[in-house]
Amino acid sequence: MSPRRSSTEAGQTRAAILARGVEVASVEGLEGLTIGRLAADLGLSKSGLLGHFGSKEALQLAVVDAAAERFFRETATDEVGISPGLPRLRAMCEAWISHVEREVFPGGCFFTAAASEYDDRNGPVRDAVAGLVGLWERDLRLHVRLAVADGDLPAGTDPDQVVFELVGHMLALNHALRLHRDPGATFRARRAIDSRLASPRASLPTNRAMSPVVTSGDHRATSPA
Amino acid sequence: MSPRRSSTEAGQTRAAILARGVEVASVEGLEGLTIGRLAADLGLSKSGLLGHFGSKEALQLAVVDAAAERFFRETATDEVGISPGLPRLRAMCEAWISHVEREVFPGGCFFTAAASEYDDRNGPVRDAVAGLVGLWERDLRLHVRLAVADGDLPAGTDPDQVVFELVGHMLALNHALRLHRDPGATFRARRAIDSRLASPRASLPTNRAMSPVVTSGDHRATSPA
DNA sequence: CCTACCGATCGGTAGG
DNA sequence: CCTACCGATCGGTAGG
Repeated sequence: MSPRRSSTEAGQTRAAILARGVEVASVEGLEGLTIGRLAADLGLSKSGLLGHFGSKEALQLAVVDAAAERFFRETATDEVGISPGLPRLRAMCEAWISHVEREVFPGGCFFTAAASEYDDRNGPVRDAVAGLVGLWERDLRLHVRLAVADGDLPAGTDPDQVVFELVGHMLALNHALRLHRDPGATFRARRAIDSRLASPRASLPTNRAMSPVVTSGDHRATSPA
Repeated sequence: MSPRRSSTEAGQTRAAILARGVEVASVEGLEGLTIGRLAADLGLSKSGLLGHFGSKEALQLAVVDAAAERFFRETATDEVGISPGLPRLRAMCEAWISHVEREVFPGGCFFTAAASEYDDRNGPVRDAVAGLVGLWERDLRLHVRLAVADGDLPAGTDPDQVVFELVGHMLALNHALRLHRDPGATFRARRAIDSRLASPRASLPTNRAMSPVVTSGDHRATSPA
């Protein structure tokens, strides 16, 4: 009694499949996301669901993309007037913490779970996950560089080192929250990130008073290390 | 032509199953470890393999225990004359780095993968994984406390905070190594750990000269915060 | 979007 | 430790 829907209805169905798929995959993994289970959750037949994607792998890729869209929307910090460089870096970290704290994905960070599940495999799903995680880390690195150029992080700071450590604090938070169910870890993550990003001028008030306040978007490095 | 082996032969078979099971699970996950595949790898029948454990869950628990035995053997630092406190803490971190660098488990850190796979589930496998990870972190925390008591870390240091950050650096290393296949991360992990554990007296040589060298096992905290 | 089906594989059992 | 089997579920297809 429900065959051949219109294309707008089909689009809604597809969106519903992806929304549910992201939820299920964040908890059970992208491999644990089975077509039959997902179809049953949504009151569809398996072939009805599969018709939207063609194969399980295509479904997984669509779910990864939908999760990325959600993640970047929830952690967006570029539309709220936050200056590039250290302020944006702090805001990105805080947005990440917030998104696991609010359980935007019911299983914690979607990409932490997907990365761990696929990091030892090959193929399009692994590539998609690695690429999207790389985008996030590249953005962090950009703002570390700007922070150094602004003098908000010490000259000579290695951006890759800072990103490595910030990502570590995020992974540690997801780990403590999900495995140990320890909400106190949220405080520790914020503290770790704050101390890693502590401004060198915070303890040098004379220098701080002389440094220009950054409000514009002009961020050409004047003296990179 | 190979029924009813002796009990020593059965023990060897069981050990071979577990050794292979740990390898497979570290790459494919504990759920991806299927009885049929494992039996085929070892030239056994499914029921022959299952006879050693009784159920898949029992097999998974035995594999987790075997992985723990392996992990704690590979990261053991208590038999080589390394003093408790900061030296042991450093040695534990270095042993952890080394075990992922050497690929003791073909998929990187077994417990990082297992934790991520099971952290949103309930049941004995999750409990076993969480308990074993907790043991490792508890041991780290013990030596952080001793390091503080020895004056090798600043008085007032929060042990949970230090363990959180050290675990983060380990997770970040596993992440970079497995997902991004970036061997340079090993250097960054060592650097991050070194700077987190930098002795406060290293930059205060006058104090350092006055502090006793720790070689004994007597580690009662004299002035905890 | 459905029903009806496919071969393959899953965990597990019976019986020896 | 084996063969022989079980029902359930997997991803996927045919045909409408």
